[in-house]
Amino acid sequence: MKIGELAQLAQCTVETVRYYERENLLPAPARTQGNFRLYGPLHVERLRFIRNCRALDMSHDEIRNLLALADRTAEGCGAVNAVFDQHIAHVDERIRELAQLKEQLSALRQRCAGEHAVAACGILQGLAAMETEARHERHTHLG
Amino acid sequence: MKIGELAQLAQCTVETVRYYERENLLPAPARTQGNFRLYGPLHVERLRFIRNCRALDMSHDEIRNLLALADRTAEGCGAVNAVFDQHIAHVDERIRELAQLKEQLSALRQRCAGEHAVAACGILQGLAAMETEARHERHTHLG
DNA sequence: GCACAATCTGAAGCTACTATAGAGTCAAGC
DNA sequence: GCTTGACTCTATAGTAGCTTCAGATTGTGC
Repeated sequence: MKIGELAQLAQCTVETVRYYERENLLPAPARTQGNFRLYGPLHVERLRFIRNCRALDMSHDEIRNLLALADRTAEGCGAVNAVFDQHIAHVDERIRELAQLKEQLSALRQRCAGEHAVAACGILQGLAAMETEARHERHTHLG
Repeated sequence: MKIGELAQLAQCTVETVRYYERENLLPAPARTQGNFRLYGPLHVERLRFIRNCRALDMSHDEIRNLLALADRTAEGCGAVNAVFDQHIAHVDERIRELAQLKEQLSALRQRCAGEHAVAACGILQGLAAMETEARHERHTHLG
């Protein structure tokens, strides 16, 4: 099949498919005489795998890692579990961060109930007065 | 004061300060004879405001919006509240997304308890078998 | 033979910075 | 007066994961 059909089967765009090839997530396929990419069922499987990982917000590095581990059929899946556990930890941490953020935002929001002049707006005052703190390092690739 | 001092007062790097100037978040300051940027207390206040907004994960667009609203002192703060509420909605949605993600990940994780061959790994099988779904539109700028 | 869809490559754009190179400025010490 | 070192300047490229675009080719239906 050609790239358009593959993309449709994996629910992504053809640009994304070509991008994954450049990124070495998808192997370069055979070409037709006219230089069109020609894919088979294995490509569909692999691309679906990648898209599913992305739907779980894994990074390309994590996915490349998983794919390499899956290809080394001789070995056990302990390493797979490790990658997975680490990713779950990423998600967990981001959830915690956002929950804390939401508390701060809600607290600020309560400082302005009505419609007064901006000079008196509790939100703006709060934003100006907050204790500026250094940006902490990210322990997750999740935004 | 010069850029280094300003950056320290706002807990960010000098590169970030110059970047904000290019992005029209911070107004271009006066310069010394030697072409060094020269800042006053108003710049400190504004930069702190920006950094606090960023600590709350607001986008530059949201911040530009808030700054413009704060500058129009004649008007009320209804619009400020609107920007703020929308941002809280962003955070809320992202938390919901991640919570759902975590459920999926946990379910997958339970499919592989021990250390077997990768061919039998429930996680990898699950990743291959998941129903590929189209990436839904983002309603939040939060990653 | 011609229109039109699909494909090709390469490059630029997005967000919010960070990092680097190479040049210039300034204050202190000898 | 001269050097050293800290600071600053501009301009450019890199990050992640794509998306968008321009301009050229290929393939298909009539």
